[in-house]
Amino acid sequence: MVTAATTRVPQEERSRAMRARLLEATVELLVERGFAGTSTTLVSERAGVSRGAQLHHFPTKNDLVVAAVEHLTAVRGAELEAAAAALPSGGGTRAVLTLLGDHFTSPVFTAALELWVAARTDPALMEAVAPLEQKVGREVHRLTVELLGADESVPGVRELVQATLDLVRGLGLATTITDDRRRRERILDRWAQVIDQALDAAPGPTSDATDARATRATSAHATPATPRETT
Amino acid sequence: MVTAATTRVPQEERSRAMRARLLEATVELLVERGFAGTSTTLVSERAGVSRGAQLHHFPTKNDLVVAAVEHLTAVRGAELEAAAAALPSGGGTRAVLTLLGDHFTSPVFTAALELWVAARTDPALMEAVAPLEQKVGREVHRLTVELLGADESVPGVRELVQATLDLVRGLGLATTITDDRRRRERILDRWAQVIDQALDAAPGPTSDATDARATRATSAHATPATPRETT
DNA sequence: TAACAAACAGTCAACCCTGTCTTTTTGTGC
DNA sequence: GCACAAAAAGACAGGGTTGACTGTTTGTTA
Repeated sequence: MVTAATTRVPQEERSRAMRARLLEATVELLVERGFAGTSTTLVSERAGVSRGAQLHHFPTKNDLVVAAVEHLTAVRGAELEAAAAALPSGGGTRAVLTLLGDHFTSPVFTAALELWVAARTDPALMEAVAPLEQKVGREVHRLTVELLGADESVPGVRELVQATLDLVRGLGLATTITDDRRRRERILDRWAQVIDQALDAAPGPTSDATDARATRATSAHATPATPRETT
Repeated sequence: MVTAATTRVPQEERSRAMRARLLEATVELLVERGFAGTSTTLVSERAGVSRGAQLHHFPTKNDLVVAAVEHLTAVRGAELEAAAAALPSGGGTRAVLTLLGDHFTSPVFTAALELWVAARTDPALMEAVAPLEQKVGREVHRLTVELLGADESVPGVRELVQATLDLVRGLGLATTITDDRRRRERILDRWAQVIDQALDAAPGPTSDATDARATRATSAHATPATPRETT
């Protein structure tokens, strides 16, 4: 309407740094102070951005938070991909669980948790959170299946993967209250046993797993049988 | 100090109803509006109590919330006990998981979730939440072991029970975002299989389970083998 | 260099929330 | 019936948050 086809992107490029700083500060404050404690005033102070500039980029708090949700989604995806890439090839089931456990106890998870809980009673926020969370959920699921070399065509395997993800979600939630790392490790040790046992119990044809990092057979063998003292 | 040994409990008995109304209103608002949305003003309005009366009983918001935490802990315990008592004797593993699943998706869980997340960044609140949450956690654990008829002296059994509780915690958290009951049911179906298989795999002497509602043997047999279409 | 628009800066008013204070009512003991 | 204390009621001030508003700088285009 008002802006003709004149200047569009040149200097706006520079201001992206400011937006990024604001979003980073928002996520940091979500972790440190929680959603309720993340006031726009604090965000602008933390980011070193004037209040006016902040309101120029994000006119309302909801705009800021929604952008932070998108930012956080991207960060979570990137961190997961990076962690997966750094996984020792065929590291076995336990290594995958460690990866998941680490992610679901990391600061980004904590920030996401704050957003989930806040979104529950904030329709505008929920509108932004729900679809992105589903997207991340699908990504994590896909990644887990791939890393485990699981065959979802086998009945029950899909549910087992879902259960694994819900388990680490629960562990992540528990960690925000009392951070008991040893407890987590023992549980994941045990769970790795269960998964290996269950996945190998009814194995479908694993030969057509094209790009799977590790097939069932190799990962099962590669698992060092350490968990004896788990009691 | 000030109050001599004159009148103590007589009329204070009457005011307990008011305290109860305030705590009930607090829990309701935690579910409906979240922790941040639970202002003391709203609580007094919801409870039909004047602001002055409220501040007479709970001088500060923290006092009110801490009392609500204790109230909620009692309610959770009572609900769990009631549900356990209503369980058909020897209902099997799946029935126990249903019980847990229902509890961890109930309003009391939602209210507790709000308190957990708020307590993470609120030391005063954490001081009240942490010990009570541990208490409830131990109770739930004990109850689950008893209902499953599990023998924790067997290596790995304890971790499996803990994993079960963390799983339902994760399912409860997921439910607050998207309430997908069928997904939950399928996952719990599968989990019941896993538990039965794992618990029976290394069975210790189950004969000395004195008051266990159902021993391993019976519950394993009582499980109707329905889950075929779980994919 | 002049003009124009976007980016940036900072102040201000309206709002809500908490907790203190004073006043009124209710119940209990003498 | 009276005195006293607890309970209940409501007004009020202080602090903080949000978003609107006006002014200033910077960069791009003609």
